[in-house]
Amino acid sequence: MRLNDLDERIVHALAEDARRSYADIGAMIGLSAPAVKRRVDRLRAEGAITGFTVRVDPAALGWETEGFIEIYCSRNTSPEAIKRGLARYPEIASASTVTGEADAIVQVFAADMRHFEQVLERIAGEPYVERTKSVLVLSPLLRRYAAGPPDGPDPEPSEAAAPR
Amino acid sequence: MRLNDLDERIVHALAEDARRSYADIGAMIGLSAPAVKRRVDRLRAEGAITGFTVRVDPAALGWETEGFIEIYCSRNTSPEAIKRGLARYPEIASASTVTGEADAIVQVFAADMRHFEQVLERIAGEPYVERTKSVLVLSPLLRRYAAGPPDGPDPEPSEAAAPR
DNA sequence: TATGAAAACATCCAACG
DNA sequence: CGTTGGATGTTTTCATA
Repeated sequence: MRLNDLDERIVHALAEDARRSYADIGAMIGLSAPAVKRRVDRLRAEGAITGFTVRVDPAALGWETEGFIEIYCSRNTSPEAIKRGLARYPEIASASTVTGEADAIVQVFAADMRHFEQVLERIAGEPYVERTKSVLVLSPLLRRYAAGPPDGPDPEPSEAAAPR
Repeated sequence: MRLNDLDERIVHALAEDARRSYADIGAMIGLSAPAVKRRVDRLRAEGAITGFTVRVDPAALGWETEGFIEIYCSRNTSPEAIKRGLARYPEIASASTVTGEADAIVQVFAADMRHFEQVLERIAGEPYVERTKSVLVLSPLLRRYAAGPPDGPDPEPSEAAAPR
């Protein structure tokens, strides 16, 4: 797979505003709308672009408390098992297995401290979780691209999803 | 500002695919297309939705190495100073000040380990940084919403931004 | 292999009920 | 909030380099 300069500029234009029309993007980079669409289609087929998503202000949606939870798992817990276990939490925005002492780092958005604590306790109670260590976000400094996913649409555990 | 169930479902539908048509979203939640658009417009005006962006596979774009860097700052370093200092790094995808021992957690995407090390060393060399602690991401498990930004358009990956 | 032009189709969106 | 219809965007087809 080869990404040339035009592809990069298309991705860049979409990163700024994913709902821009192909004609607009084409005008920005000197291509016609169909040409842009063909490249976007190719980028999606190749997996370079994995989707389009909305940028939300968690606080405006009532998710005012953000934190990171490090998870320490019992041995022989596969990444897939962790993923399946965590996918049920709508409060989890991202999760990754990592090097170092912890096995995974999970980013959580909760309505408030009480809600955050509930999520933390539920995660800590998962059978494969031995212990956790968490920090709260004081203030977000930078938020740029959305990375990933390989992530199926909508785990949707329902409930607990309507703060405020 | 009040978000009801319909608004949440709209945001959810857009989080899955921000280029879905208003008619499709309307069909999902039992509303007409114009009604959906009016709500999306209102959510944008209120700041709940801050934009639309593309989801990229960093590896496909040549950014194969991801990690988190905890930053321990010298005293009396303001969050604004940290933000200004970090904003110059195109490799930083997100950064937040946090509770606990570290002052900030920074998410970094680099082309490879060598590039990651360079970024780490440059950050560690910032005048306000006393020490750092970093972990590498082994595998991303979940990637959902894009949070934020308050972040001007175009961090401009510029140079250093074309691996492969 | 990649492009632009054009046509058919779908979506958007302001005005109205 | 739903419906309408003109404007706009999308996507396929086709011809060209």
